[in-house]
Amino acid sequence: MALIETRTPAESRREARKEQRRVDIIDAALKVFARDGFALSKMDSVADEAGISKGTLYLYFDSKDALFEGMVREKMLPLLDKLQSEILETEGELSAEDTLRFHMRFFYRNVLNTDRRHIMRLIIAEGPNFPHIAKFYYDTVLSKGTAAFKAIINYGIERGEFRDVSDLSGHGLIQVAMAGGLVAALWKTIFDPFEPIDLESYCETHLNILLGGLKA
Amino acid sequence: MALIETRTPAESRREARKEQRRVDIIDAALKVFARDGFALSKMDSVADEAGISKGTLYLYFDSKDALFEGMVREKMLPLLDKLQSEILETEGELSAEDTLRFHMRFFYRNVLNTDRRHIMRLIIAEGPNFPHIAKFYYDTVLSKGTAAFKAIINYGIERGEFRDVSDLSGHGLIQVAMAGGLVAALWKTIFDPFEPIDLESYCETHLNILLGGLKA
DNA sequence: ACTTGAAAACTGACCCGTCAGTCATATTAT
DNA sequence: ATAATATGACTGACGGGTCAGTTTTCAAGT
Repeated sequence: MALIETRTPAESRREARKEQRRVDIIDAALKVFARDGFALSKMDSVADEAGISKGTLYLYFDSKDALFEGMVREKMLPLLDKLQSEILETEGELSAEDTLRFHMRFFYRNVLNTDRRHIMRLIIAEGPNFPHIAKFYYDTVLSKGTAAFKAIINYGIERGEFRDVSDLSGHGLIQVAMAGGLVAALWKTIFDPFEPIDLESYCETHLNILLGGLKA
Repeated sequence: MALIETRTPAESRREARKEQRRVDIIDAALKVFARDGFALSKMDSVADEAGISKGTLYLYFDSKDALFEGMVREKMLPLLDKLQSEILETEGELSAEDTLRFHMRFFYRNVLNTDRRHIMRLIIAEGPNFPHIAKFYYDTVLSKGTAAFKAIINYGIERGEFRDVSDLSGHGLIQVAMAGGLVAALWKTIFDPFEPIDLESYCETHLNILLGGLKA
């Protein structure tokens, strides 16, 4: 603490503290919302988990809704940046098959095998009650994910690696291709106690079947 | 009403009325729960929708939880019977591919393209809060569905129609195979306003990719 | 360095609308 | 007549949101 204090001249200590609080609250919110679901989560629980009082919580977020929305935003945006940069790094070097494998594994590792997978469940659970969050999620996460997958598949078709499935593109091709991942996340959260799955080998199964269905 | 009243001797009118009430309540419950989600649904809304008072509702179901559980049971069990009988009818006549197509289309037609698809979303949304309902759903619906699909795939492997994917069986094969359908239902409920899908052609895409991945 | 005082940050008891569940009373069927 | 059904006003717990009061931070004055 003593070493890294000369950040910015004047107002900075307060600012840094404030920023840290924000992060703490977001983390607490994800934890509580993931555990209890939106409706059953109490603002008191989030405050406790973040180590602050309820009053302070309301200094950072105007309402429970705003907290939920803010949590989704701040947990998802960094991931998209990371995805974008990893895509740039590997551009043009790999076959379509390897590119697909690479992205699929990235998705499983950074979303499904993380706390973030609970966000997906929450969107599904609360989506109809929060149309603007569903829209936000679609715009920032899903549409970009589907666009990336579509690009890979088209690349594979161009190279002759994949058979020509372009006429399925507007009829659920991408949703079908990604579906395995979504179901893995949901299964892990809900049905794992009854029939556990191992995400690592599940991912390979998904790739196996999907590539089998795509390859020329 | 006047025509079909000579059912059973004495107490029967009351009994029939009671049974009809039960059905009305279940239908109302599905409608309201599907629209508002479990937590935001009010018992008053269900009562209104069923055309009875709240007090009467409590003569049929002890609590909101019991109503939810009862609704899931009574909406799902008839479907399973229907599935069972349709399976018996077509036994041994078809190739594995045709059997898979047949069952997939049954699933899309009788679950996904129906009010019942909301039940799946509700299970996902509320599963963690209702472990016994999640277990019930797994035991009565999922485990039977997965068993049926597994049987078809094994049948296809035996006949030489499908490549040998039996070592993937314990690693998510069935979940991957069915995932497209689940995602279709969720997408239709949540993201359809932003990017609509047509279930009919979506089903064909699902079959196309899945069979491509399975065939020898 | 050391007060000082005012603004910023924080607190938690309290307020108040909501809704699951109850029950005294009314209605209907036999 | 009377038992079975149905009703809806009522209760009490619960939790989102508020705010008067307390503590902390920090810059300006000495």
